[in-house]
Amino acid sequence: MDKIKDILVNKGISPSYHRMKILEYLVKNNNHPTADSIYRVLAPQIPTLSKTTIYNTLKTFVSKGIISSFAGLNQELHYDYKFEPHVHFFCRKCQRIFDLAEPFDCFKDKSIEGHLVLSHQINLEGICHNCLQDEGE
Amino acid sequence: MDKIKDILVNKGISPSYHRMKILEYLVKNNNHPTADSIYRVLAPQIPTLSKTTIYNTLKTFVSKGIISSFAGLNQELHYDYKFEPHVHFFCRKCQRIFDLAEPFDCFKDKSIEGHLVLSHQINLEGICHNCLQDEGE
DNA sequence: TTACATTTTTGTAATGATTACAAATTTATA
DNA sequence: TATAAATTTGTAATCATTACAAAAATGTAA
Ligand SMILES: [Mn+2]
Ligand SMILES: [Mn+2]
Ligand SMILES: [Zn+2]
Ligand SMILES: [Zn+2]
Repeated sequence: MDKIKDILVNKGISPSYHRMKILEYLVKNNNHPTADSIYRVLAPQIPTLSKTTIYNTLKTFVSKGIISSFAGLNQELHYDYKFEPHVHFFCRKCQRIFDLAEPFDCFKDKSIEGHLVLSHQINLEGICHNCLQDEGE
Repeated sequence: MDKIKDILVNKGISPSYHRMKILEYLVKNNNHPTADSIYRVLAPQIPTLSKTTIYNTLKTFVSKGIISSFAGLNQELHYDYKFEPHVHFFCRKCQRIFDLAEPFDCFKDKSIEGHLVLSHQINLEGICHNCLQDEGE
């Protein structure tokens, strides 16, 4: 994908093969992966891939503002290519993380009680609709 | 403090000395401590105190609903005695965590897009008012 | 009080995610 | 090609947290 390469070049990151594959995974799969879950998917395809490369690459992407990261229920870092601020829902049963389309502008104003707000994160926790159905049976 | 003891007894936790001291610290200091920061304060006063006891105790308190916990910027768990849902502000400079009095009822409704919402967490990130002043000099 | 069971606490070792670091490999450049 | 720079790898270290078994404290019955 040339779109992937462009994203990297535009941010001043040279588009190595590994970096492109990792970013491609993030762009195509909106599943809030961890470093380890990316590794489990990509390692079979790229036999020489090292987990350190994944950590390094993700850190670079975050610092350049290509992706964002957040702590999951288990203190493991999850990564997200989607950049519009959006709400995350954590399911306590299946541990999956859902994006909510919920429109959200409570913090449009960027200064609250004297603090300068640069970013925000809204996390909901509960039982997802799939797990609710399973319970019903 | 007898108030501390009552909190424990009401939740079915026997009020041992260590548990009371740890809960007292949480109730009196609204500073979102970590297990380690509690240890650094209490260990000098209670020479035999073990860090494992702190971890065990905090875990018990969370599971019994006496305190809540959340991941900080550095993936370390912070603990909070305050129970009304409230907004947290993380300062990127001084790493401190502030409670915001911001009234907040966007998620009063407990079912969103089919998911059952049991709890929520709003985290803001930026530069706190103290650090903003320091920058101004 | 003593003897025994239960609870609490301790200390050390294990775990698991992440990072540091130096060597090896690849890529770019002259 | 030769050399320098960038990238990747593999291993070891770090750090928060947990597991676990022994030690200490507490409760209870005789
Ligand atoms: Mn998302
Ligand atoms: Mn708080
Ligand atoms: Zn679920
Ligand atoms: Zn600050």
